[in-house]
Amino acid sequence: MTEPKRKPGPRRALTEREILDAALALLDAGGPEAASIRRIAAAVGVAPNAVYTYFADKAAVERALVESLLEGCDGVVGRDPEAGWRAEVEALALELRRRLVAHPGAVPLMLGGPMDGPHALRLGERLLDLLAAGGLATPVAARGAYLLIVYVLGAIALEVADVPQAGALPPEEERIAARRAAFGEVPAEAFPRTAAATGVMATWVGTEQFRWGLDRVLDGLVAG
Amino acid sequence: MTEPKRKPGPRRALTEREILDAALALLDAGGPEAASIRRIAAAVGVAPNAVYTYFADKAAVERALVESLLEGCDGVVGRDPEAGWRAEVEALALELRRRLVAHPGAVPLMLGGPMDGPHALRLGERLLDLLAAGGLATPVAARGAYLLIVYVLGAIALEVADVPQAGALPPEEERIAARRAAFGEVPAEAFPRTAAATGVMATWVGTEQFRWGLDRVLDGLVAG
DNA sequence: ACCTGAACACCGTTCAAGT
DNA sequence: ACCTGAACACCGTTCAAGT
Repeated sequence: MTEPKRKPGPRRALTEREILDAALALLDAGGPEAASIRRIAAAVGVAPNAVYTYFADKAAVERALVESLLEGCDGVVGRDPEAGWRAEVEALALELRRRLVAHPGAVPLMLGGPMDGPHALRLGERLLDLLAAGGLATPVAARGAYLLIVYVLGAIALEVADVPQAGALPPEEERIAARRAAFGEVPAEAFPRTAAATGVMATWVGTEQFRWGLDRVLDGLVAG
Repeated sequence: MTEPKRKPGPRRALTEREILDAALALLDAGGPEAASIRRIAAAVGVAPNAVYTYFADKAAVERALVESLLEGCDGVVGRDPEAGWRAEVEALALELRRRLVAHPGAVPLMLGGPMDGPHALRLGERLLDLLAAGGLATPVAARGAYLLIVYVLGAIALEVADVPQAGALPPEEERIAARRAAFGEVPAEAFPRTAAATGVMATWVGTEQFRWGLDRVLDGLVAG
């Protein structure tokens, strides 16, 4: 948890970073089941059990991986001094989405446990800063921040769950084509509204879709 | 997919239902890793590979399990003829939450793949009915339904991810106690707003929390 | 048609041993 | 202190064989 200091010993063949990079590469290439301890170890050139010198167990590797994806997200806040709090919240959400859709295999890991690491806390603190700057009182800001996190992570989870592929998200053209195909497969007699809705959704993908929902949530937050 | 008919043969030792019930019981008792094909088979008293007579692979078992949890959710719609569309949407969302928090282990399965089964479609169709009754035009209703699903599943996913336990969700008292403990662990110097927000959230759990967020989303939907 | 035993190619994790 | 080989108790899935 709290030992960033170097440890003595004969020699460290690896660093935590190398292990996490290998895990992420395997995750991107082959999905969650490809990121096994044994394959990570093989990728960095050690025996499987050598990984346990660096991490207590597989869950610790996954937590560290999630944390490393969160690191520096808040760098997008405060770039434009003209930007209002709402634009800043959107920038933060879009940055998080950008990072996670780049590594779809990591999304289930993020949803799999509590987000209580230092980088997650830092991200939450920035979000609360922005809501406070927007004039929201502490209780509303607290609930609002949670609501925004629910939206952002839920939207990303559904977005990556919708694409069958294991690796990286395909380009938007391909995803639109896939939705058109899904549109054709909805039985319109039994589910007329669903068929119509699928048609509407067919050309509405990715960032645009994400931003629309985020705007509705922010509308509800300032209205409530 | 579409073969509800009986199949001939010497004798069926099991039904799909028995397998799904066993899988759900194992999921509830011991979390996702307890619901292995081998343990499911042992629970229903057959050899591991006998399961493959009923389902193509483990993913098919999981899809069927998710579908079975969705079945009949829409029974809560139309009970109260006085209820407005918004109350009906809330009833539907609360029913889905009730079912999923009763089986936390199934939540990652629901987020793990596209929700395109017949019961999922039926649920989506009911939601679209309600939004149409609320006066939303088809394009807004389509996007709004998706937004609501994002919120509901995201909120449930975060709710079950926050409790470390494998089995059923503990009672609210226990969860409040856990949040108070989490409040004490946030370093207030480095993360003052997070510490304050954690204090706010400490007594605000479960249905009440879920409903507040849902109301904000609905506010944003009718405002936008 | 359905079930079984046996096997294959994997897992995460532990332990004793080497340096 | 760190790494290795070997082992343990598991996985999902396949295949040939039985009825």
